[in-house]
Amino acid sequence: MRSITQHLPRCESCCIREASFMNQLNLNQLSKANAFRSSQEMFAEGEHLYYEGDIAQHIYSVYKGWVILYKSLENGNRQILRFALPGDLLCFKVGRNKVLDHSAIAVSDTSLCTFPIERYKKTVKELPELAVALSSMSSLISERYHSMLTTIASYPAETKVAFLLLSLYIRQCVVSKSRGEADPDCCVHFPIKQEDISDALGITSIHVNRVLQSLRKKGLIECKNKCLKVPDQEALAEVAKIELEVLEEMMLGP
Amino acid sequence: MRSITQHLPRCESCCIREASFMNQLNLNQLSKANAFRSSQEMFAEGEHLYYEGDIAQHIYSVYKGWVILYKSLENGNRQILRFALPGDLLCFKVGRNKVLDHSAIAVSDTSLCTFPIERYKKTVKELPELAVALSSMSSLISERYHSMLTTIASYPAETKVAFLLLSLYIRQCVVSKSRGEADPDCCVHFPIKQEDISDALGITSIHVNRVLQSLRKKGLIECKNKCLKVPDQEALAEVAKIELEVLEEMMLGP
DNA sequence: CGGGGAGTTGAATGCAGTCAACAAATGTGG
DNA sequence: CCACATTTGTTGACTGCATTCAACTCCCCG
Repeated sequence: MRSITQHLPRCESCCIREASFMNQLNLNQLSKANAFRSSQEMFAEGEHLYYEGDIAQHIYSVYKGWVILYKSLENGNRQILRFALPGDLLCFKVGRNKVLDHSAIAVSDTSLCTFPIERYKKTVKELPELAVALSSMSSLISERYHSMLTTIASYPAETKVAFLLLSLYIRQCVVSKSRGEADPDCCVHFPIKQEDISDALGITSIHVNRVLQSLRKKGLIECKNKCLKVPDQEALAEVAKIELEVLEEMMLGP
Repeated sequence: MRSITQHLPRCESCCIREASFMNQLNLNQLSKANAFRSSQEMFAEGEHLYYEGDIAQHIYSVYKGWVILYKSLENGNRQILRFALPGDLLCFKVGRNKVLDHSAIAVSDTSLCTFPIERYKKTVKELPELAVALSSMSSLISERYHSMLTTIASYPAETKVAFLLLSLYIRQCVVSKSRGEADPDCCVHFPIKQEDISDALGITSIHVNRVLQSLRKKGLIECKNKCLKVPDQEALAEVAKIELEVLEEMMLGP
């Protein structure tokens, strides 16, 4: 992990701010919000951000890269709780008990903005909009848990895979677009393995493989070397058992 | 629904405050917090608190009764997202988009304390501890989602049922105790049906039935007329694939 | 006493898991 | 640049947990 504490880029000119918890703040509020941040941290692919049992000290906002949040199971497996993409909030745990219940690992090279938790109460007094902004992001993440829980509990494997792929695809499209990167209608960066999908959905990677092949044969997805293309989002949404508009609303940011 | 706006009981003397988001506030802060609340609302068994698609206007803190939060599925089924017991927080959705993604229904006769969302920002300025308190409760609820997601995605039906029953049992024990009700080592109030368990876990009620019988035969649970008894919590925790201490920490409150 | 909801039981079906072997892609050192 | 090792992805056969459907019982409540 490398860390920068000096000459941080200003939040006002952050290209993924729209997707982050800062998206509701105006310029005046953003300049106050800058003081809340303490550093930027860089993690290499495969490096851990923190481990289950650690004490939360910083709130993280993802600036670059994909992060996996997971819990370790007794049988050696892991359950992925969610994927954090640029704009996402991690480790927002204030209050009495700050022991983290999950680990976080960088799937691709990752940059994070860090905000010390101990500054939270003080900053909120001066900038109550920050409490609204962070709570708003928390609600969004809760709603994502709601739909993930629903999908995992109630639907067959094909629906689960379609839902996960489409969710991540939509979010990565937004990220690519706000970075001015390649045409999002084309392939987008998609750095996860079949095993990650299986760990997220609670099905075996062998079964994920079969489902992916089936989705490819139906022309619903195309994927190769860490890229994903969804030619017809409406069609995939149908398989995912969710209305595309609803999913977009939930994935676009707070 | 009946509503009271006058002569509300003070938060300072609330018997389930320890289990609620107010548990970190001192007496001075609590007197300020009183002004945040607007009313108490009563819902009869089977009555809806709100529906998917409604606009969130109040934050709710459960004072009495059990509430089910659920999403409706296209096939007419529902997915239960969580059970809200006394002390639990509902409908905490601030920020831009206030459209609710789920419905809530009272399982038993229910009383709620309501806090208008539009007062949130103002109250936080005067009482920054409130932002910490509500965020703390939100983190706790997120962690419950984490363990529920893990259980549902990764474990067989027996583990799922054991986990749900034990979680709710532990929470209801705390509630009974703080109300000074009957010996919690004995049966506790447990107002849900087998179908509720099946809707929460994503398995059929027929299978829930078979699992419950198996758990009863093993002497791990006893249940009749809306009461549950767990003679050996450690034993049930083993089946639930979770350490009892961890589960207790998560269920006891923020 | 009768009706309806909740719970119980059995038999047949099917989706996803398991195990084992192999193929392809990726990375590493000589 | 090639040889090798390791990881990731693919395929097939068999097994098993959970679903489905149908019938039935129990119990509460009017």
